[in-house]
Amino acid sequence: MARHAGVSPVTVSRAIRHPEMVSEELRKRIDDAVLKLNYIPNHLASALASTRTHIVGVIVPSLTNGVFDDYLGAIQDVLNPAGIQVLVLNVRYSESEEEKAIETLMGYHPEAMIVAGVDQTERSRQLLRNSGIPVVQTMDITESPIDLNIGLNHDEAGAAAVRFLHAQGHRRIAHLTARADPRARRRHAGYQRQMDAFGLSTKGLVGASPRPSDVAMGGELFAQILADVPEVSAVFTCNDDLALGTLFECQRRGIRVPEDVAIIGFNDLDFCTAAVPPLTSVSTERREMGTWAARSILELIRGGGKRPRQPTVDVGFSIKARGSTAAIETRSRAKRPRAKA
Amino acid sequence: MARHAGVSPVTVSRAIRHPEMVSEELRKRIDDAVLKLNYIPNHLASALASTRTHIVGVIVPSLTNGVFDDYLGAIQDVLNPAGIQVLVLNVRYSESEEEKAIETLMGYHPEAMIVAGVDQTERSRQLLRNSGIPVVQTMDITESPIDLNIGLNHDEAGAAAVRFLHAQGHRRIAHLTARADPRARRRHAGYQRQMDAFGLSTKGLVGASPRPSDVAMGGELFAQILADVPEVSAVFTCNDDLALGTLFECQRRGIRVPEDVAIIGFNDLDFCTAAVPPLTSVSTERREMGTWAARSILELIRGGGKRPRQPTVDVGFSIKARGSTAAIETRSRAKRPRAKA
DNA sequence: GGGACAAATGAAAGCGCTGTCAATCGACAT
DNA sequence: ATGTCGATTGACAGCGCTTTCATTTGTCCC
Repeated sequence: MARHAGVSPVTVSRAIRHPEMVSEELRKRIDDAVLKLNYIPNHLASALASTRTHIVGVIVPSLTNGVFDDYLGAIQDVLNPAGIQVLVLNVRYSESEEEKAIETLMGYHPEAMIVAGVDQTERSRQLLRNSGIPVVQTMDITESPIDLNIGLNHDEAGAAAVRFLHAQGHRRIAHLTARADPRARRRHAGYQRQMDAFGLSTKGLVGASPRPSDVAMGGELFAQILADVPEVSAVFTCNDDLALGTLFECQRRGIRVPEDVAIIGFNDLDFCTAAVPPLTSVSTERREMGTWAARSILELIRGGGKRPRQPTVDVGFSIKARGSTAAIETRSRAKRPRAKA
Repeated sequence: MARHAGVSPVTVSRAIRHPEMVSEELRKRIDDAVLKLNYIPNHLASALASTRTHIVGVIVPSLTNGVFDDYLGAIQDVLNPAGIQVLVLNVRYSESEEEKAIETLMGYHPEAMIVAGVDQTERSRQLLRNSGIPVVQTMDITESPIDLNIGLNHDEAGAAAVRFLHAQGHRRIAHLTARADPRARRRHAGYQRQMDAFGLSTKGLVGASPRPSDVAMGGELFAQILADVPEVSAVFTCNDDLALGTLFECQRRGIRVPEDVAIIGFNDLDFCTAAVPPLTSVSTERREMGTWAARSILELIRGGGKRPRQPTVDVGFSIKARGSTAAIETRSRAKRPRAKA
């Protein structure tokens, strides 16, 4: 490449990385050669020599559900224009895969890491801390972040969902949960805590599955609840897929939503507004978390080490009340039509 | 690291890459030091020196929809155990982003590339070809693959959906399509071709939007069709999200599915079986395409260059007939109940 | 016992690039 | 004319690892 343009390798490097340092004539000659030869600098060599990899590692627990889509998009939208490449590894909700992924990523010497959740294994935390690079934990909040932390209180969100339903008059409130990742477990704990605080029993009202959640599972879990506690009047699901499945199960059985059973999901994915009735859901600030994480990293990388004033941010959540929940009408409760199954 | 274990750097390298070449004693000492120091080899240096990066680049047009999930999962399941790291770049259905992504990935010197679709720009194709590494194009099929190709005929799939509905007695068959990526366009073309072949007009029966599809859009597009052609009796959508949105729109208006309107989606995502009624959909072999692509690459990398006998594979598709479609009953057609909107 | 050989380790070189510093050149001021 | 300065360019070294080849040591055999 350098030979083809009749200049030294250093000049090629400069023409590409710092064009203003090279005379117009040479820059032109080099640009031509680049195009002609389809030259693409070897990122490995460049990173090795400069000790700047322009890589940020991101670990997500899943790609299946729409949740991590906005989040990843937001991260890319901030980092890519800054010339930073995002390496995404999907660890499928597995702690051991996460450890491996962190090790792998560290081998690429990223300039920062963004991980989902705050429940890394001890070894994972150690690797992250030892790396000396900025680490952002997202999606959840903790008292003892590795470094930076933005998220929301899932326990509180679970409790809030229960309070929301309780305020509408519901007492038999079920909870459906699948593949209990730590955040879903916290939402479950919040549900349980609030039910306890209200003096309400949850016996037979919790449906859980170890399998990854999907829409069909929502129906299955709700069917189990119905078998145990036919009087169930509201369902809080740990995500929107299960909520949709529950809605379908109700349709299948001729159970009216929200008159007979109220449904509230979690995440507020796009299909919530489109459903019939539209699904009430606990909405989370996924884009904001991604954006904040990426921006903080950019500041740290550029600013050279001064931490933002606030290492932990609670973005909160909000309940989007829609047609799948409504204040209970006591009279209509008795004569609920129950289809055969 | 080498110093800490009291050996030379070469020996450390060997203890990690080719443990059998190092005596048990030294191996032990090095392993200890690795653990103690949390040593992780610098992948950049390793790749640069060995000219083996153990990277395979994968380009996907989207992560939003569930489609690329199984596909990516399948690729990882084959490649990761073989010690190969998969770098995934999401190009959001943009040709220019795809070009950039290919350039970026080439800078990492992957040992192979897997790209979705067969419609790369000329520059993209050139980059891929010049790279000299195996390239697999997936999801679609072409007469002139860059290298290897596995996919299905989308034009044929679109036509098959129309034939399926036609055989059930439908004549006014609508098509909904969003963000027309090349494959969706081919499905649309197949729809049009088959409608023409049947001598059926598609006037007012095609709903298209340039925005990325989501469930809500399915409802909106279908509403437009209804306004134009109230007699529409069946809808073929370019993906399952739009199908679900159409189903919801029908529910909202009191239109019975499949009695008044039949719906057939595309991809056969998991929620199709859970919906009420379950959605008929054209099912595609996403896992198989990923697996085949990954396996072929593994053979080429290991086997050292001999191409598999068959460079192009058509995995076909199949129509999963479910409750959202049914043979038309002519008598019920007339008195369809039409809600206000 | 000496030579042939295998096993284990290290020394040297280099992967393709970039940071640093030195060299060159013309412009400009004195 | 001489020295000074800024703008360009190149030489050199080295990033952390691996490949290749040489060296050392121990083993075996006639």
